[in-house]
Amino acid sequence: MTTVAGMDVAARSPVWPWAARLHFRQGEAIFAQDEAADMVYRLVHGVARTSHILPDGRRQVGDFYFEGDLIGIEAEARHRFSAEALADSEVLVLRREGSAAYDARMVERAIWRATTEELRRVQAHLLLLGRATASQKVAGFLLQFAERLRSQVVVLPMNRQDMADYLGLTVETISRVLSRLQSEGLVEFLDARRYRILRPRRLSELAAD
Amino acid sequence: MTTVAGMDVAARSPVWPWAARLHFRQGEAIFAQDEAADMVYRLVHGVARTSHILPDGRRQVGDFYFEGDLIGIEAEARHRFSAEALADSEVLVLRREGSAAYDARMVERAIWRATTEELRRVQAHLLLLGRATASQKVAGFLLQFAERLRSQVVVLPMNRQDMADYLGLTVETISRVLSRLQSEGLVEFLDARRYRILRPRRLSELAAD
DNA sequence: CGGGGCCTTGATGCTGTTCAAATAGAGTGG
DNA sequence: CCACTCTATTTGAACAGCATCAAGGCCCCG
Repeated sequence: MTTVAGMDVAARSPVWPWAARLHFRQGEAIFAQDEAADMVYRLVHGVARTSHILPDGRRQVGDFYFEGDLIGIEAEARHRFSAEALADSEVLVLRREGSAAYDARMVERAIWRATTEELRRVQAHLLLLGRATASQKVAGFLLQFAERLRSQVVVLPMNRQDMADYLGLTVETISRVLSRLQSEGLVEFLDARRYRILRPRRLSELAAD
Repeated sequence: MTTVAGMDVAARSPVWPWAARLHFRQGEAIFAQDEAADMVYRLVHGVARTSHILPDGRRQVGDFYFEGDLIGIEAEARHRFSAEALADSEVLVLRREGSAAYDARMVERAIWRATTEELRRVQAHLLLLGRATASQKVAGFLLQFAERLRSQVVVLPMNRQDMADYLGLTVETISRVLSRLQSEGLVEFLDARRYRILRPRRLSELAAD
């Protein structure tokens, strides 16, 4: 599904003009699991997902990333998660350290901010996964996304399989829960990817959060 | 269960001599959920656990901490997790920033190291929680602890309820899985808290890791 | 010796998975 | 624009694994 990336180092970024800018098509891998983690990737435009393949073949989705996010921040020498583009994306590639760039300190600070943000989000994800029921997980997921993309209609960048692997459930369960939430009038789905929250309060209670 | 801590600022630490040293008895709270997160806590001696109470009353255990670990590293202004002493413990309390101490930079670096370590461990925890079956979770847990406390006989500092809340299971399931692992000869329990891994390879396969 | 945690074991029910099939949607070429 | 194909999503039915409820055992400590 994810193919090797086309390495067209071309345009220049207004933020870090010296950084290499890469383009990834939908489904392409930005970096691989177990690859050396000496680079970080700034998502200039597009959407991405990180995931980890377990030895038994199952997949745990780590997180979803949007414009401006730094991807590939990890605590070890090698990437525990891989990253893939969920839509056509532009990415700035930055060397983590040892860069001779004049604004190396700025990069350092950006990495520090991104690390704490990453920690915050992994903790939130952990609490979602720890939830008791599938409904709690899905409700929490919908709320979390609505908050991140403040707008009336929320557009999901990922498919049901990604949601399932993010929440530790199956696509069938996701689908069933969404159908039930809709029939109960808590949310409304315009199509599989676009939804609107009709009763934030009750959805929040359901999420137990 | 957890009582308020006795605030006996007394002894001096060889590492950060200017830091306040507190003593906590087993079960006492080191800091509370939603408390301002302007301090970090260095565990000089003892064992501690962080946990988060969900609105529905359930509890998610965050992590377990040992001598030398920094506790209370979080990305937000308030603690998402509380911390409790699992055994009588000594703790150095450090102000996160704005400290006028002569080695403020050293503290900063320690916090940076602890943050990346925290991220690494939360990610590992996430992958454990994402595991499919109870056996995979418990096997992973036993391996993780054995690795952390390299020794023949591993002594667990927590009870079954803590394990259950860490893994998102019930005490009964924990107990059943442990019994089965033992009857299959993968591990041996000397008593409820002390175990030895008899077949690391097969336990590792079971954990799918 | 008795009380109270903590842990283990048993029986039953429910939730989510698995397997299977139908439906909807997107993309392609006529 | 329509027919066709391929994939994603939804829905259904049966099953499995974990939770729940309940009881009994173990161990520490008074």
